[in-house]
Amino acid sequence: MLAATFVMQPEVQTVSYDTPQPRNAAADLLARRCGTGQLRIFEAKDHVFREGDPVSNVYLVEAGHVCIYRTLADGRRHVIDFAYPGDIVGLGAIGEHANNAQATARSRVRCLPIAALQQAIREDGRLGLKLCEALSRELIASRELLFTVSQRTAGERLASFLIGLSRRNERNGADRSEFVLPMTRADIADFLGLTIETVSRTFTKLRGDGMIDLAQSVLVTITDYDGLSALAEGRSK
Amino acid sequence: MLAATFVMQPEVQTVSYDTPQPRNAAADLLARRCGTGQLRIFEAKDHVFREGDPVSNVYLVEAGHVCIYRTLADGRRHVIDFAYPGDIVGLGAIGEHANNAQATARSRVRCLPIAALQQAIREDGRLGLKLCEALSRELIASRELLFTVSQRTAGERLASFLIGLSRRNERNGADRSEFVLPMTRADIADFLGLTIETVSRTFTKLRGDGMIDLAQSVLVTITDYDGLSALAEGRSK
DNA sequence: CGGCTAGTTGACTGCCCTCAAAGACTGTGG
DNA sequence: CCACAGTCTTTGAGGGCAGTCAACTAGCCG
Repeated sequence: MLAATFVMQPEVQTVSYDTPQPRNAAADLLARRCGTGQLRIFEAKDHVFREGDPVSNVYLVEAGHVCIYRTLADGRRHVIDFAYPGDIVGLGAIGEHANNAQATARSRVRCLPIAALQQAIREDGRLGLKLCEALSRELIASRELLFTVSQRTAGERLASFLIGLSRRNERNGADRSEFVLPMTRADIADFLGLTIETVSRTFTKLRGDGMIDLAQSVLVTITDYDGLSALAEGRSK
Repeated sequence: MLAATFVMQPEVQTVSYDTPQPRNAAADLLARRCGTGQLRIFEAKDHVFREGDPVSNVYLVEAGHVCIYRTLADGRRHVIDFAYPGDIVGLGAIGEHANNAQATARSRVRCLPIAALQQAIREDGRLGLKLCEALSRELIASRELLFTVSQRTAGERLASFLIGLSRRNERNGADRSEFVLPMTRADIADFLGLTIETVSRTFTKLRGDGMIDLAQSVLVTITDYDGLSALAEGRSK
């Protein structure tokens, strides 16, 4: 029995060494094979699903943002991933969910029945292959983050995170140098393996170094893309 | 195009919250579908494959130990995983390998042609599903390690690592409290996101605390399993 | 014996965590 | 409109864990 709950993304999300990827063929194929599915709206802080919930659907994020996390025995929280429009959430979980999926903002989500998905995989080997590929990308992203978190400083981690968001925006045709953070400092901290205070201090430091500007705490303007990029990839210092 | 090189394991390897899993159904199925394959022997430090090598085979480790790692622009090394007998290495890579696979000791490896694997997946959706499940477990392990590395102290990380090895041994019918480390301190350090010195110091500290004994640097005897286990799972202190 | 590699130990530094308090923003009720 | 509470964020002071640099030990093989 599987217990993973992961996000299948159009592209590798976690920065640094990612290369442009084609749009999510697996997601497209999935949507076609499984029908259109039911649309649901989640308000900020609503949970799409929780740990222990039986797996009934796979969720395609159409608008908004979803934070995938799990909580530990001691109450600590580990943010596994953020899902953006176009991402699929909850795939890979058979039986019950091991993670929580919580909207960080008002989100529109399409629900695809899991039974239909499984049947489709059994019937069409190509779909299975596509899902394997999507999973592989997810695994690469996870290992990329693993390296980032285990080897890099707070500044490099945050730079890496911001450059990742920037690239995602750019691929979606939005501004690469100005965007709104769809998550809190706590979310970022739990994602990057830092504390809220360190995240905040590091934002301040990046601003002081002229890398970014912060008109509001959630509005990031990258003022030195090359510098930030170099920091993210460990090319600076 | 995929670039992942991952290890498909019989069970979740990375400690702490893993539960016993059945033997690797995917690996069995794979071996049956793809024929027996060619046997090769790798001496210690030999590479099974390197970054950039074209993907021609998937490798089933029959004896010995293989270290999966990648090197970074600045020369640093990131150990992604260790493969043990029964594990499959190199699956998920289509095109060329993104990682290196190096035998840490004399190893016997069975080579399964990748073309046969892909064909088998296309023909048999169940195999694709099995591989998805294996990938999901791999992803869970990766995220488990991510949490361990991002949130835990050196002592907890090493305890977690040792308990993982211990459980693996136990599942294979070997002694759970005494085993030989098949990798160097450097390998462990690059896996856990620590330095060689810290790994060494932490071994010394665990010995001082009566958790383990080290007759030789590679021979670990767990003298306080419950204590070490508690440390690994963050239940101590 | 000398050279090489792997591992251990020590001294020191520094990054990030912890604890604490104050500021910024939002929504609610008077 | 303001007061207030609650949440999120920022900033400060201090301490601890792990990294860095360096020296030494232990095997192993020529």
